[in-house]
Amino acid sequence: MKIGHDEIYEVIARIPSRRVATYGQIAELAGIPGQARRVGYALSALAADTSIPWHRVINAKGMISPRSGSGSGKLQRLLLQKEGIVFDSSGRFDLTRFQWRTG
DNA sequence: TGCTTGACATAAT
DNA sequence: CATTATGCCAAGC
Repeated sequence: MKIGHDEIYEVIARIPSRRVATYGQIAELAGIPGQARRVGYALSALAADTSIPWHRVINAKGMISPRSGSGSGKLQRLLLQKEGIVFDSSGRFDLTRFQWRTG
């Protein structure tokens, strides 16, 4: 079974509301542990009108990924706040409270 | 079909 | 905390 973008989208689509997941976590759930780069690259290929909750995907530091440009980062933060995620003064939030737990 | 590119993670410096 | 180096591999050209 080869993993491509589609499998990554499937996993991200399963992220419950008011929860977030790291790239590494998604990669693991998608069957490609350690390949966090695949996740990020898959998201980069997403369209602006996609149905994938890409805003629930963050890096291992519990922060919004510093993608190219800065306007999109603001959007992601707004979308997360609308779901109940509360950001720290450092632009982070408690992964222990908001990270998606599959257990 | 061979090379370059990446919304990352981890460790070392 | 910022920078550098390495792992890993599909997508795009």
